[in-house]
Amino acid sequence: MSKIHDVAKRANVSIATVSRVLNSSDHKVSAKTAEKVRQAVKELDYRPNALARALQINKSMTVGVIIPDIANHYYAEIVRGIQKEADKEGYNIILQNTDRNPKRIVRSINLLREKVVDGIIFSGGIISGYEPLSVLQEFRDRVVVIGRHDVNFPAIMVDNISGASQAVQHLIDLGHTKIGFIGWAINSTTATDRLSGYKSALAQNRCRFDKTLVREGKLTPESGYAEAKKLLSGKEVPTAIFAGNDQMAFGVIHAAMEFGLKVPDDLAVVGFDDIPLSSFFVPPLTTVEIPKFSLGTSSMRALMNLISGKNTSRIKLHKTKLIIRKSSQIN
Amino acid sequence: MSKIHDVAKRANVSIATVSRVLNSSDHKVSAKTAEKVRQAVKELDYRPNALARALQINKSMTVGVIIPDIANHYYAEIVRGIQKEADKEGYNIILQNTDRNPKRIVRSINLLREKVVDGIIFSGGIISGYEPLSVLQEFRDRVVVIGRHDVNFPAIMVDNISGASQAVQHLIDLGHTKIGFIGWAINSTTATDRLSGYKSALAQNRCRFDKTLVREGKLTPESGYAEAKKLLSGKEVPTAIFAGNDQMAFGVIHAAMEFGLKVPDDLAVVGFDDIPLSSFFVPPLTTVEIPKFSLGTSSMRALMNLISGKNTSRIKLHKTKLIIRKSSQIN
DNA sequence: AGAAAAGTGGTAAACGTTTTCCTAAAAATT
DNA sequence: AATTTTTAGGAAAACGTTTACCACTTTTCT
Repeated sequence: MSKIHDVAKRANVSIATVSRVLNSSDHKVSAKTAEKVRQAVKELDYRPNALARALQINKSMTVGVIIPDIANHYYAEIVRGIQKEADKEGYNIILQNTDRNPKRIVRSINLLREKVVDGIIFSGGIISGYEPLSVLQEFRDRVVVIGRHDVNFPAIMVDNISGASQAVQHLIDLGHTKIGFIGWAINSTTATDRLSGYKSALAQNRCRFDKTLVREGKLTPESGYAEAKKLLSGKEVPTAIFAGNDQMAFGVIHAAMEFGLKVPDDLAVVGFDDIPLSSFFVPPLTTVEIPKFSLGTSSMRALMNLISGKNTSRIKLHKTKLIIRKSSQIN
Repeated sequence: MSKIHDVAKRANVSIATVSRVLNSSDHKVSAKTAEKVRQAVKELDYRPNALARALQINKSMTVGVIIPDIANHYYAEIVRGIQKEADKEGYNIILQNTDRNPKRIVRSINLLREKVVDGIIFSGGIISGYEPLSVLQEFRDRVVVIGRHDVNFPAIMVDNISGASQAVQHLIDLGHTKIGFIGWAINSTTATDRLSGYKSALAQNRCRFDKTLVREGKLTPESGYAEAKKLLSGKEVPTAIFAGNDQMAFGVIHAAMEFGLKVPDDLAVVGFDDIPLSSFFVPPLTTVEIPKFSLGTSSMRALMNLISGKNTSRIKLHKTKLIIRKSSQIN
């Protein structure tokens, strides 16, 4: 691994000159010397040591990305978006999986601090307590958060309220009045927003809100299955169920089959997220698509703006899109 | 952000002493001074600058991970495994998504070279041409490859042959003799290995190999659907189909429904991979589970061995596991 | 008691860059 | 032709660590 010194020696110039050529500094160097240097660089296949560079200029061209679970398609897509955008400007990303474990979140942040990242994108889901956040504070103006606005950082948000509202409106348009909703943990803003959207669509159409039609589960097919069974064996049986995410929706469909109900004829089902298999489920699932990739690019762009001192808008809201498939609509 | 100098000043010692306390070096420092230092560190919330450290000791505690697509569950799980293992020893990972684009692979490697990573885990899928590999050569003894052994690096492999063979054996045990196979690109070792496993199981049971029952598609539900339709409308209609991966298997089930065939009664279907939704598909899919997470931990462990000079076995083969669900077995 | 060894601390030289000064030559101005 | 300005290059000081080397005490050994 050759160093700038080697290049300098080979080109018969000082290391300062080499550096200047490579960084196209405003300190001029003659075309001839520049060429000599470039030649030497090529011959030695020289690559500057980014560590030394980062140490000197106090900029590592690296950002940290903190997420709960990379195996979750939602976060994976976000990371993909971040990558794509980071790539454009030569940034690299250091990934941190936290499994939603507060201790690991703190650890991650501290690690990133040591590694001297230029900024952090945080998409941690629920943060219980405030320790992680206070640690984040040290990064102040170099943090972007995805999915929460209850915190003093620029935030990239999903319009869950209108997304859910759209979905329910769709069911109402199809003639449904008894629409079930399966949500999850009420300490998640995402969950409460989707519930709000559900309620608001009902209200706007003067449908009665029946709280026995609302259940709280977990974000898994198993849970969707279990909660759907409860709804379907309740007193008021819904003709449509809006599940808090696609995984739950799959569970709902499963339960429907067990009850001998055909989807969508006897029970319409709508999910949320549009995970990859939704389109190929049997029946294909009507769902609300989240622009995950855009959340990624958008957050990275916001972070880069922050880093370079440009100010970004406090909150950027991303719209969702209703994708109508067979699980809600008869033929 | 306080530096080692600040700590030294506060504790009334030299920076050398601070460093020695923090790195528990073999150069001793008295318990009393050590305590002074630790106190100062705590008071200032000092964190050593990993960049400066890396530059000095020539070890960045960072490894590069090159994969085609983080949004693919297979790779996401691998990354999760890598993370988990890396975390144990304080390593961080820099992620590189290549979209299987050779140019980006080269770019990624060079970038990692600049960032002075301690090693690289490469799981690139098919590499067309050799440029990327030759660039990798520079890392010589600090590279681990996942999923290919045709290259001179330590490799973490999946036993696709026996995995496929197990799956087909299972179908044979159920009484099937006309078993279709949908594979994909023959320039992928994974694809050819699964085909080999298919053939070998047939041979072991003295079943005739009928090449009209073998088709080549792509790794998507759409393709599985299309190829299954061809198989089901062929001259020899299979009573079971072994799809090269789960996504294709979903397509196969879809096609079966369109042909009015019940799964598994009229057509047994087996996939490969065990992606998250396979268990909750309707019907739940019999499939061959790949220990993706283990591939990750295993590769990271191998890499860390390599880095620390221990030698690793050239190839580590991971066994798969047949998971029997409803899509193959009539209760 | 004297010498050797062990314990404890500091100074300064690395690690590989970028960048601030300087300086010398060349070009432009008077 | 003398002066100023511009251009082009080098020397050396940073960036924040680790560690080799040195020096002074204290302990241990003969």
